[in-house]
Amino acid sequence: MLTISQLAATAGVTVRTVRHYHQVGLLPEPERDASGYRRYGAQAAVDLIRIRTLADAGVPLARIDAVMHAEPAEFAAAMADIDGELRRRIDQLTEHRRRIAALSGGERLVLPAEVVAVLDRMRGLGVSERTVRLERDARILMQILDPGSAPRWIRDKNARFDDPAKTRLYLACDEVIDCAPDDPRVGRLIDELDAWQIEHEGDISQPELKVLDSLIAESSPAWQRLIEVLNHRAERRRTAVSGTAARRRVASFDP
Amino acid sequence: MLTISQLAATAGVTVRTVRHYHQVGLLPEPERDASGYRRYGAQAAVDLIRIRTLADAGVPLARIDAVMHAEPAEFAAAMADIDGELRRRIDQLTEHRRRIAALSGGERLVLPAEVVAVLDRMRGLGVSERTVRLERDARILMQILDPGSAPRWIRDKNARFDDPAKTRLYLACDEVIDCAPDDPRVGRLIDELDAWQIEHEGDISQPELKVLDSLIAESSPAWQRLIEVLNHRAERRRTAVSGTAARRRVASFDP
DNA sequence: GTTGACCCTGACCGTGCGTCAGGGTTGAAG
DNA sequence: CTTCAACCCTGACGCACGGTCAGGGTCAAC
Repeated sequence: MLTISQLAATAGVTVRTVRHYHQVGLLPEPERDASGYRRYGAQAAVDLIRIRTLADAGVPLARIDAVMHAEPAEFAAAMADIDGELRRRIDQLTEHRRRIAALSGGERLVLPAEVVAVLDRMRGLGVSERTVRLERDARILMQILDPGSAPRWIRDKNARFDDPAKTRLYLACDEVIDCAPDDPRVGRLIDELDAWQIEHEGDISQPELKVLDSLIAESSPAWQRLIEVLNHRAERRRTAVSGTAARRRVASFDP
Repeated sequence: MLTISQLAATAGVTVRTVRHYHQVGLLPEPERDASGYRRYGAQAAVDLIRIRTLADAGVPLARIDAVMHAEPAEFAAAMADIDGELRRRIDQLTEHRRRIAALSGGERLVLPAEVVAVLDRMRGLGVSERTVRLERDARILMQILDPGSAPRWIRDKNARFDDPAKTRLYLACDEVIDCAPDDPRVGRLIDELDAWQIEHEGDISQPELKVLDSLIAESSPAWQRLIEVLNHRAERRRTAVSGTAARRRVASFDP
């Protein structure tokens, strides 16, 4: 007769594993001796080895019992099924590896290389890291909300930074990021931007902008005021012309 | 502001997943509104998307926080590490598939094809399925206890079944498997076997036989008696000659 | 008698959520 | 004003396969 540790050693598993198989009913509980110890016969060793043979091949414990007592035909079917599952799992892990490999650099984490290049250009122009991060996060969001928007964004950004006047405005915005909303510099900047916006009315006004406005507002109270005032003025200009159809931007993303 | 289901939809995950990330501290808990609902800003959406990007690439949740805030150098190291883990896992599953493929037929489950061939020969000779199973289980055990023993077993078995007299004895043993131990047929068989054994004294007597004896005894009381009596007689013959050195077989495997 | 090696049961841990239970909130429709 | 669907909340169990205590008996040898 074998003790549990002898049995376990015979099959090359741990004592815990044997007890686990008892618990899930895979291996029947043997007789106990006078002191309550489990005592195993040779048949138990055979059973355990057969169980391990299947388990080592990746058969889930829950299916081992059925598989062991199956007729050859269903046995083969079960094996094919399990093999299919293993293959799917491998494919999935392979896909994971592919993605891991693609995630080499930092911002490359989520964004295509061309977008990262623009962000780096901004850094080179002296834009604060904080604002660069904000632009990055905005891109991350837009990639989800409107995956086709990247090329246009890249074009627009590059065009802006090719133009010294616009670049100056952008950097000015960057500088007031930490100002209080009522700082006079913010007021002056609003006027400048408003003048610029009048020239470019209608360029961009998709509903997704709501989320971006929100993102910007979250990161700087000064910018929040800036956006609010600009939207308000723009709306007044629009209602003065069309009457309706323009309530959206302002009511947009408020709590 | 976004509700939890809107946030989840934005990132393409379930509500449960978002709450799980809160629970494990991967995503900070947002503010609550008057009725206790979570309210998310756009930054949360960005964070969640970044988390999912890593999770979808197979980065364990427990490591995502560290990976996201790592410097490029450690980031690369972590990724390499994770990739190695994925590769190991894939190798393991591939090994599982290999074994699954090897487990085509029933008894092939554990035994080499040559052994299965002998078992099939026994079936062809009219040996009961029960005895064939017993032989199979004995082989399974021996494969663990003495992996090199298969060729000899195959040779011995085939030699036995090539000899009609020995085959007859074997089949006779098979027939009494379900007899009571005191059945007269068992007694007669014992005499026959004893006579045969005298001719072949010393052929086999390794210690591993203990386990096999035990396996046999477990499966049939008649065989148990058969083995006991034969061992007893053999021992008497041996002590009559050598005096000591033979207590082993009998005391062997009793509880 | 004491020491070290075994044995017992019971229970928690980790992975990444799915799912159920039991109960509040909201917003639109009747 | 009620009702109904569709949300929201917390808390807890489940899964696969054991690892790893905790707390306490037993056996064999010295």
